[in-house]
Amino acid sequence: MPSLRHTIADDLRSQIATGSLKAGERLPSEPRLATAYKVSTPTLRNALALLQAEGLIEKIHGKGNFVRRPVHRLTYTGGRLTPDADLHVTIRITNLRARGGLIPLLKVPSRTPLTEFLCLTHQGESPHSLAYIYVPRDLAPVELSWCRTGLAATQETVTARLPTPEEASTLQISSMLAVLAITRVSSDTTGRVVEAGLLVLPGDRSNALFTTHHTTEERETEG
Amino acid sequence: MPSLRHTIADDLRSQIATGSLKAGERLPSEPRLATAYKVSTPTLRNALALLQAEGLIEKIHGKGNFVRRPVHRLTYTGGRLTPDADLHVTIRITNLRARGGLIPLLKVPSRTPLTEFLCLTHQGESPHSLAYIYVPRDLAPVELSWCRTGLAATQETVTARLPTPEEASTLQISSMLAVLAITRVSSDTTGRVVEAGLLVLPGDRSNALFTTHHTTEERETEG
DNA sequence: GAGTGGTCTAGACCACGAG
DNA sequence: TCGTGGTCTAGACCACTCA
Repeated sequence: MPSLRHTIADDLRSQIATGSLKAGERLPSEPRLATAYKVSTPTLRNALALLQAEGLIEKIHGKGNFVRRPVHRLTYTGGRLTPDADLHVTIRITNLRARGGLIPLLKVPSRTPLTEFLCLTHQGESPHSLAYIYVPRDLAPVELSWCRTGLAATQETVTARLPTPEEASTLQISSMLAVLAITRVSSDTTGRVVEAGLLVLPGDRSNALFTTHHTTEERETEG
Repeated sequence: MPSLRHTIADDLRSQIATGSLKAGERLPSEPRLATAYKVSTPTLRNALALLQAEGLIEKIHGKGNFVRRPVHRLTYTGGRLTPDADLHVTIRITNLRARGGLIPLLKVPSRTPLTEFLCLTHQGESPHSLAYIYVPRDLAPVELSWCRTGLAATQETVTARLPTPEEASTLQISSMLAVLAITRVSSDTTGRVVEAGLLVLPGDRSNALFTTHHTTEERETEG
């Protein structure tokens, strides 16, 4: 027995697929849709939440629900953010000292001087990703990993979680929309951690892409 | 102005952190908690949904909400599932022919004979991951990638999305709990796609780990 | 000010688990 | 049978956008 919200989401999804709802078009208001489908507004909003998580629609407070244009997902590529034609990056630099979870992440003693890069990428008007990147301050002149040499390995842990209220408001997404959270640790050839990053990508508009090249040694040990 | 659900979630989270709510313990019923926090039951359930997405509590229909034991996350490692002491795998094998999205994924003509491996891993009693793995049937004897040689590269795309109703019931998770969806394509040294996999990992109990080893050539082109 | 989505309320009814 | 969580209802009130 399928739930009402899935039935409604299926119907709207097929309307988008067939083109009866076109890209960029505004949907009827939530009370109107609720009346049309003969459900309450919370139930209709649950149906829209499913489509939002799939990246098919975008909710804009005070304006309405819109069909997303040819679903353009920002693809995070293991190690660096793919430069995109209309992708803008805003960086805020702060000096601080290692504390809490940063200490094991960067493998540094407590209160080690660090530089924090708060990176916010935009695509057009809307925010697309949020990243906190930490670099030991003695690694000067400080540069982010995607433009530095001497890296040996990058290890990335990916989880799906809900955004903190701060992340939700910064990224202008619903607090019920899951994000991809990526913890990235880059080491140089000596094994020293040269950079740690905490990346937050909205689940409705982001992919993360990882490519593993299997070496001969790996193939032999795998077999 | 923090929302009620976040305030309540923060309070319960600190109770778990300090140990006033112990691992494995059952929380008071949702109506009781709602009364205690002076909110309605839907609001309290929204607060619990936040903790569930963090993997701090587990909801069991008909029994109650429970504090998760030392949060043990299954870690998916790029290319293979980490074998775990108490991890059981159930595999169902089906023969079928390429159609729909499988055709571009495996780069094969329509109706190419394929073998589908439906893998369901359990940890103890509870399901932990779901995977659909496809292999061209002429690659016999069929073996899954983690025990086959000759692989050159594995490419993995990670997204966060809500589960389909079928995935939710198979994995016994809420249909509002985000999952990590991983599309995996493995090629051999000739560039032929030898395996494609669609993996679904519950967001509250799963990580995905990727390690990139930077070769000298990469470092040079990066600089 | 009119219309929109965001949050919350105070219930109802159903499905599941255990005794 | 009883208590639990899962779903849904029919509203209310606030915040935001735009004319």
